[in-house]
Amino acid sequence: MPEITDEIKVREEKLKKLRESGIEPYPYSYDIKENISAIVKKYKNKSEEELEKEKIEISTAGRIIAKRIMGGASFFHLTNGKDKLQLYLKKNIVGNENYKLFKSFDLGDFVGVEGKLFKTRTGELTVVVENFEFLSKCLLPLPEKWHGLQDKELRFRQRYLDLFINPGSREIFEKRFKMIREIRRFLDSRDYIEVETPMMQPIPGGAIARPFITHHNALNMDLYLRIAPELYLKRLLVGGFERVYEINRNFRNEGISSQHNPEFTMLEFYQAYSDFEDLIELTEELFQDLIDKGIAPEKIEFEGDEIKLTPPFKKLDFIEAIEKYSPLSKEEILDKEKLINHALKLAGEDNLTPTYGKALDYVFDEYVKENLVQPTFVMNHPEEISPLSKPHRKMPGRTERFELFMAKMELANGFSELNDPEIQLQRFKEQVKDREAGDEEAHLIDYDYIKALQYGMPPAAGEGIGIDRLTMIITGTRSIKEVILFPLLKPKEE
RNA sequence: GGCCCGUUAGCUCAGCUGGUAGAGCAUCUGACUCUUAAUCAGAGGGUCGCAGGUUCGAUCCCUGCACGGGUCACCA
Repeated sequence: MPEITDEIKVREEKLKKLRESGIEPYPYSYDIKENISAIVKKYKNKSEEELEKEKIEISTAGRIIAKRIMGGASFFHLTNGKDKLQLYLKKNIVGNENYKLFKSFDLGDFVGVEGKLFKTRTGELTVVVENFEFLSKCLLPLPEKWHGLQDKELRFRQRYLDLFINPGSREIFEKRFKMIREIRRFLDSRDYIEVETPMMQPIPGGAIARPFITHHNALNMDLYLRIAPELYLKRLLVGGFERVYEINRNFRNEGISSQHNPEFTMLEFYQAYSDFEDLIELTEELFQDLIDKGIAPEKIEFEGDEIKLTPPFKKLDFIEAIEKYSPLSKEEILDKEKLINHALKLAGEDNLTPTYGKALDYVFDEYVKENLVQPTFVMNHPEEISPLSKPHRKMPGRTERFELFMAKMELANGFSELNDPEIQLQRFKEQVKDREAGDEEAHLIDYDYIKALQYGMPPAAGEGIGIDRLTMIITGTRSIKEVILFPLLKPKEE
């Protein structure tokens, strides 16, 4: 509970007075004919004369966000969270008592109003209020109107305030959810169907990450919140779904940063009879589509650079990328022992599990990632870091895999799916060795998944796209907390 | 987890070498019938994040803690 300040006392007192004068401060409904955005959109370009002639009666509702009180007539602004509409209240129209009553309403209160539209001297669309009804009380004082709510901590903890006080914040989320809607439409139009797979899994698979553990009481068993839906979506390929996708949360029990939230939203999709090249093409089509639909811009600013989001994107071989941006030669990268030693020296002995996979990851992140500003597909990853990808048809030891990077972030990861159960089992076993070598994040063997593959999975390609990061890209935002409505924060003791 | 920075009125922020705090908005009272960051006159509002320490005296210096931000590490 907030500390009771004088202002809160005043507001509570006003609430009491409303009740005493027979006004229900929390009524059930109000008949709005149009919301504020609709009214503004429809009538803001009408001239003073047109409005005068047409005598447009409106009925709408919203939250009071500004008061300019004068002797016998006052102005208010009403907002629906997105747009605002000015109200003009005149003593000799609503009557003395009502005028006094309306003046006593606080910033943040909800009211419903009826009246005619007109334009003020300065040309602002305004309602002359004829009737009004109190709709809900705001008991706590609002942030300042001019600077809005600046404190990031308060913005995230009390996102509802951020959303209706700071227009930029609302715009980010509108964009996010429009983007998701368009992605669904894009995939639906390509004969995909959207599915749901378990969030609670007995064996967490499909990615390399530490899981959250939970417990089912009735079955007395531990379960893991999923780190990825991958292995379940591929079971659906076995089951005869040829094109499936899921947009949902993944959970990873790892650090929080400007690019990581413990729960984050992932799009994963799988397409039978296709390979990784097909999905690279599809990914580029998706970006083009988002640009065509006005959801993504053609370019964004990033640390003084300009990132072009229009495909085609650059392509870079994984090993050649390391060779290009690190002091290492190709031979040194491919020599497992040399690379592990190099990575260990770079990271410090205690900070890295000494496996080839970890060393590759480390070296890539260390040397390459920071150079990937423009959209770039990194391709043909080594088998050691791609346990679920199909071996490359032309490059031994490599897989048919790609990752899309931009703005120094990984945005997407896709590959031709490994559907040979024997090789898959072999890869899982190698992961177990990594786990024994100290890599806590290596995959566990999912025998049930192997069994599914033994029934036969069609050739297929699959991809995951980080929705939060994609939102960051299209809105030019640098922190993942800005694109997640309620990012995880530690509770604050009151 | 390491390092750096922040935490002062409801909100946005000042606060000098250490002498127990200010502004704007918001709130309250009064004036004002086209204002729009309305204006004008007045008023109230603070455990200076929390706990210790140094000092005659701490918002200020020191230590610890909490929360947040940045960065590095972990991590796709």
